[in-house]
Amino acid sequence: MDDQTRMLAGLAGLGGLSQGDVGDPDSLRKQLGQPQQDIGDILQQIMAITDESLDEAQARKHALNCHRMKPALFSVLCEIKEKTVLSIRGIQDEDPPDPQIMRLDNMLLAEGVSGPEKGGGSAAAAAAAAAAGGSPGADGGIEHSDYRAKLAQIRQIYHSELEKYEQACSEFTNHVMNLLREQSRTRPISPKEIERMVAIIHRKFSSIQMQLKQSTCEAVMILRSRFLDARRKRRNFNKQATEVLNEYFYSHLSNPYPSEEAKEELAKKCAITVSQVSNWFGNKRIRYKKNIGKFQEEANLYAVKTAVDAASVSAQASQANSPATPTSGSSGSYSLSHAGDAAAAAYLGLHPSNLNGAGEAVLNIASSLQPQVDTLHRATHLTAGYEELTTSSLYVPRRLDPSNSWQDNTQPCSVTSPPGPPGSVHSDTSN
DNA sequence: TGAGATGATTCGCT
DNA sequence: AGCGAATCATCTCA
Repeated sequence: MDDQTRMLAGLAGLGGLSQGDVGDPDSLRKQLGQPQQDIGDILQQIMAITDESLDEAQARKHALNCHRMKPALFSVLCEIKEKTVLSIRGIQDEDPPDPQIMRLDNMLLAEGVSGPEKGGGSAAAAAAAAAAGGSPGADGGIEHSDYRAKLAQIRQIYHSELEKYEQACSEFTNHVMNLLREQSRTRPISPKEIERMVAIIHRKFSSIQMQLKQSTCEAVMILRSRFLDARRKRRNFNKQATEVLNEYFYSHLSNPYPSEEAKEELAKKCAITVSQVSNWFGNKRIRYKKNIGKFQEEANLYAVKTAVDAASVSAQASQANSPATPTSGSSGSYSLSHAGDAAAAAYLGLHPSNLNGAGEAVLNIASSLQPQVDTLHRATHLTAGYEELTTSSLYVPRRLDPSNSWQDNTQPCSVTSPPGPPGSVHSDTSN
């Protein structure tokens, strides 16, 4: 074996070159103009070198590095590798971006998982609500905030994992680059080859990233479907909540349109969302108007209930020696109009012409309450609070006109100010 | 199991 | 944006 062949084998062995690195040894030999040599021979040479002790190997390595033919061979090898790398790069660079990754990226961006922080993906949550057909003016209810919280959690996990992958990728790339730089002393490694290696590493890591993105998308999809399912599900409000809502409705029968503040208060009392309160009143108004007769009994019962409350308020006010100021302590709150309106509704609803299944018991209760109700009425009219009551943002008087629609009514509402003597008054519930 | 009750959604209007 | 009206979907109860 001549020096050049031995050196070639030595370089390949020491540098860890594979066929993939430098191409086919036969073609290499042809390019170097070397005679055909048995591959077994080369392998034997390699084995002989690896069998040597470290000192011997170092000495041999040194000898090879100092060989007069080394620079020439090195440059030839570099040239061959350059061509190989370029041809591979040429193919790879033309690869279009993976459409699946693009799809995943777009989706994560749309869902608010990737991209800039948008309040924990509130935009996506709103979009989800819209996609689910959320009622106009959805107020960010329980489900909405739940969705946002869960999405934020997914976002956090996604970013933390992504950061880990990027860090690992960067560390590994640096490690490989250092290794290659180190090896470039003993074997031909061009900068382009290093670039290629880096690209390979990045591709490997991006495939891991794709899996992460895919998993994240799946998680978001599952979350969204659960969120939508939850919206579809319906639970009846508990008895107490229904009572509170009905009390308000029947005590404001002349104007069952709670203001935003009143809705919020009701929502808080009933442990439901403002949207649900709006829905409830919307449904109630429609259903009440459609079948007033059916709701008469319910109206009577709630009227009595609220009248009792109102009377007790009145009694307390009397006891406090301030009968002319029944609004004290509740100014601005819906209970202000609640008291007066309820008292009026009580005796309006209990007029014998309006009585049905409620029975005489209700009438008796009403009769016993009548003096207190009348007192309350007078008080309501006498107090300066009356102005506030009827013009308050919480109370925009309307009435249910003959065409079955509540109309704006700037005059004091008929319920709080009955036009006729008791017993011959008009009643909202009689429509 | 079916009818009625009820909360939610959708659509058009103002 | 808020509302009425119609409708859907689910729950409740006999």
